[in-house]
Amino acid sequence: MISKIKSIDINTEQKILESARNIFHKKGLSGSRMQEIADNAGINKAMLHYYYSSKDKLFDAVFQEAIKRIFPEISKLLNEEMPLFEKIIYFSDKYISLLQQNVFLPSFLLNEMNQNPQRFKKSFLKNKKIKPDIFIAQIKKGINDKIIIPLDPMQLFINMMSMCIFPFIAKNMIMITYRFSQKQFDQFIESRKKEIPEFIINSIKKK
Amino acid sequence: MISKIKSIDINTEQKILESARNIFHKKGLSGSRMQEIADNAGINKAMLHYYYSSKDKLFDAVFQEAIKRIFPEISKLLNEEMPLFEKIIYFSDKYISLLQQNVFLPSFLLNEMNQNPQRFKKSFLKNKKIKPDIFIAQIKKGINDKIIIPLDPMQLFINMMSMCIFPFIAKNMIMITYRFSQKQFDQFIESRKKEIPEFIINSIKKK
DNA sequence: GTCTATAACTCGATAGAC
DNA sequence: GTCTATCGAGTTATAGAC
Repeated sequence: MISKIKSIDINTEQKILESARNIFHKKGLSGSRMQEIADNAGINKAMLHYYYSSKDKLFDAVFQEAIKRIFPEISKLLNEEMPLFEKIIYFSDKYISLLQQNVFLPSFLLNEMNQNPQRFKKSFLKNKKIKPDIFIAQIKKGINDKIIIPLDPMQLFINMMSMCIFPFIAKNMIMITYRFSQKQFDQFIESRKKEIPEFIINSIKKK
Repeated sequence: MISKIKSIDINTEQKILESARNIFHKKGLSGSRMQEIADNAGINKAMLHYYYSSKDKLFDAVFQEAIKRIFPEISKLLNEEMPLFEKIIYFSDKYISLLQQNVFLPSFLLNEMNQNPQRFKKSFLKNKKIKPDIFIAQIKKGINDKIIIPLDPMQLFINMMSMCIFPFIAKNMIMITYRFSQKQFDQFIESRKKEIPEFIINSIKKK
């Protein structure tokens, strides 16, 4: 029997996914409309159901893709082979750059994780998402070698993550409170690439 | 003409607001249903429209109340009369305690501010919501008096806010990633009341 | 003030032609 | 694969009795 390759139009599927990404990232699952996703993709609403049988399936594709876009990158950055201080500088710079290219991702992911923890839990159990083990071990070694002061490695890790991510989640509050233009906000984020590691190293470095 | 006092049942209105608060804080505007709010309040759906003409009006009441619950408190804490280091310790403790009593508030407020900046902007223009001026001035004085190292006061302020708020927004991610029970998570939050100010003061204190 | 019933509308999903 | 047309469930909002 000669196998017949199913010729699904890759462009249409890509267009749908890109459109769904745009809408879902901004408005979340419950705030998004299939009609809007279809319009935005330049296709018909029925087509969405042809490629992804339901709204939830389409959302799941976007959600999983978002997880894959962020978590492996965090692991990669944390497991890079370099000295502790250098890594803190490197991580802040690279991680903020990643978020600059995906400004809606933090609130999208964190929000949907809170709405439906199961969705994240499911994919988390399959492959451990964040592996900060090497980074944590590196901090412990720093303490033992008396390069940095004694502290809880997890607290340090959460502090670093907090300072990198928070401004993206609080974007509108910051912009309104400080009367920032978009350009000023961008500069503010940009400057944090250096401010955050400085702030951290000042705190933990043994003198 | 004898004035007739309108006897609106204060209990019903309070019950509605409390129920709406519970649902809206957890699920947001688009994720919440008037039916669920009515059920949760133990009343009829039509009653919601009797007290608050529309879903959006009801949401607005909850949103404005949330703003009033958080922002004046932040201002109050920041404007307390005390030395800089003491204030950083005091703020972290009191602000985290406030969030512990309103665990859904951070994601609720930040998320809805991103969904509809106008709603926040409107109420912000009426009365300036956060007044970190005194705190900022205090930081500048600390730099001049060479008590702390030179730094951008706003960056410091955002760092402090980030570290206090972020764990509440990322609650489920943290719990799943670290396999925390509810109790372990609560202890983690509790310990940050001391960890955060220590971390900050270590960083900025001049030696 | 409170309720039941229902109108009016939105939205996800499907049937069926091409 | 793509479209139009439409169904049917779910949701906000209202009319009207008590």
